[in-house]
Amino acid sequence: MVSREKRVTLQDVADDAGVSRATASLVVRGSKSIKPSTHKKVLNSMEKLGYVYDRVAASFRLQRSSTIGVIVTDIENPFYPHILTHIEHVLYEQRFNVLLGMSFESTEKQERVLETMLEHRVCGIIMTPVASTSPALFTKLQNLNIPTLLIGREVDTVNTDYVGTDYRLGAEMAVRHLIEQGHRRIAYLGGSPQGNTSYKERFAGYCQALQQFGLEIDPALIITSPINRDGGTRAVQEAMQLNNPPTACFCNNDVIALGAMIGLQLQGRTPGKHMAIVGFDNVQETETAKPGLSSVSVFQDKWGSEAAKLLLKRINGDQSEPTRIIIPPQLIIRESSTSYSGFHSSSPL
Amino acid sequence: MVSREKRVTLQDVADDAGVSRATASLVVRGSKSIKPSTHKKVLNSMEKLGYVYDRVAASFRLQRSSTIGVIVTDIENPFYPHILTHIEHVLYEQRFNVLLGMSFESTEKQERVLETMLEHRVCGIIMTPVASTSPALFTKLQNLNIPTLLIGREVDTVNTDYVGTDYRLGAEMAVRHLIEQGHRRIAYLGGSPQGNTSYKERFAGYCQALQQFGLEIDPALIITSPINRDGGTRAVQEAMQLNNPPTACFCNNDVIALGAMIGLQLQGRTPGKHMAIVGFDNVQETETAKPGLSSVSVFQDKWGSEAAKLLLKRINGDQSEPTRIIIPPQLIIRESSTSYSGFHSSSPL
DNA sequence: CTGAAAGCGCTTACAG
DNA sequence: CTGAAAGCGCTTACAG
Repeated sequence: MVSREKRVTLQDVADDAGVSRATASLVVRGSKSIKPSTHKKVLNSMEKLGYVYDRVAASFRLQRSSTIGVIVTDIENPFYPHILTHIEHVLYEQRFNVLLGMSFESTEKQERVLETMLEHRVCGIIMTPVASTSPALFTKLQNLNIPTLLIGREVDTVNTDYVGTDYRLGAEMAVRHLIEQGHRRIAYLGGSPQGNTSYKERFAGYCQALQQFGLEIDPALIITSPINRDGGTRAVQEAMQLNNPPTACFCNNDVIALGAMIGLQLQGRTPGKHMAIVGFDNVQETETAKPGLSSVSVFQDKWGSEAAKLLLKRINGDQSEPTRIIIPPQLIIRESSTSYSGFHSSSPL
Repeated sequence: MVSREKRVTLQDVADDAGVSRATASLVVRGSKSIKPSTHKKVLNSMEKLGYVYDRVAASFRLQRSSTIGVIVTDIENPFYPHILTHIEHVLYEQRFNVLLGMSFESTEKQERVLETMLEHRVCGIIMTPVASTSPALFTKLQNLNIPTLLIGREVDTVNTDYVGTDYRLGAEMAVRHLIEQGHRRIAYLGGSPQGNTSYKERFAGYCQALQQFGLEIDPALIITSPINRDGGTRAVQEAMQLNNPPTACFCNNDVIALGAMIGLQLQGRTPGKHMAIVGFDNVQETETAKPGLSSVSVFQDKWGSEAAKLLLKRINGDQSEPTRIIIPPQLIIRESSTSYSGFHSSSPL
């Protein structure tokens, strides 16, 4: 029924323009060693025949595609779309395309997604590795000579390009802020330590701040969870059921914090007032949240553009030592951490 | 410096296993017309040599890739990540990959992104067309025989598969709700009517609700803007500067509504209390917003999975008439539309 | 069940 | 500045 017309090839264009295929190829890719009159002739034929460049054939010939694989753990965490936008802005200029992968924090899924990307001959990869990612994955990438850049999380013993922030400092600032607000029992909500450097660094910052003020680290206050809203909701509920519950929560990131706010409300508590909260990432939603969510800004927009720029350098042959780009964090204070008034008369303040 | 090893090919695997390339190819793709012992031999060799299937070569040979192009207007609108997750869940099973494009509401960018996708020989496209998308784009896709599915917005005169909601009904429910709350001056904030069917349908619903209650449609209350937070912020500020400002806003979508909340706060107004607000899409953020944002749920998760399933059917040769999948909307009432108390003494209620 | 051969549409040295 | 030729790694009829 449908007319499945044969695709117009460079040969067709060359024939129509009365030149060789090689010449047509040069015109397509904008070589300037072509006579202007020939150039114009070819362009006309392309237009006339409706030629569409066959990037698959070109990739095949060149043994590398013009795609970059980007693997995120959870695109519904607003942290990532923001990064993606900025990655895209940079790649778009160089006519690279994004092959999008989602790992959903599963090592198994991550491996399969990565494998598919290799099959597609992506010429570079930007990824946030899931917790407990095997270093072996990266030897494979190295053997295949595919530049890889990690974003936001590193993998122990793997030495690649990396863009992130000083998580330890960010967490320390956040927790110190809570201590200065009078809090003594401060929980660490969400995430889990297994093989996730960004968790470990944040946790170190959390401990450091407590220790600076001579506060003890209570293991009961370290509550792990999946890194999504639900995880935050359940983590805060768990925290409230403790015999000696915290008065403040430092959350692994904003998604956890926003989930925790919901959890508090479900228990009839008012976030901020009955429980101080600080998040991490400073996603846009912090501003419209109820109450405004204090958070640690990590400037993800810069992560995206820096990551893309660095990866492009690698793709273009830069073989220098792996680079670590660390964007300094900044604490943004909003109502969620400054409006505490305790619950009932049990306020420890 | 770096050892750029030659990639292992199917020929290498075949040689190692002592079979022909054709046989190896059949094994790779899981044909069951191969003797189990041969199958195992080939698998062993693949493993041993570290073979990576060359999808580019295969795509080239087959004259179609295993990628699907997904073009969104703005991935930072949380509406889209949610859809993407569900598209991915379906495609992942069939080993299709997502080539991600972003149009940022620019026809020019959309055209270039689309062109690149054709160059990549995507075997299908799911997209939200930007406003004023030229129907000509789709004749090209049709000629190249690439199944295309529109999501959330249609293009006049273009007859393709479509997944969306009943925008008119959703808007009508939302505006009627505002009227029932006592509002008489209700603005329509954000978006713009040019060539955007989802806007037009929502606007029709808005008008319909007003007319049902015998209320006049005041052009001054129709305030257009770019579809992002900033747009919402500016739109609501514009609304408040009117001689006879609205007491309620129906917003084109949640991103506009959330931006409007910020705009109100910047002017010292409390969203909900000084201005009733209803959004559209019911993104997760509506729940943690201050106040909770009333919105029209459109069940985007279903959009994603339905879209992907339908597209896959087309890719597999289904030539039946274009399908329109319309998921009924549902009004979700929260505090932002039920806590109005007017501003100063000028309350018209 | 397996092998030999053709060919997908490009790009790139290499001649001229 | 342009042309003729080789070849990238697969898959698919076609033989056997």
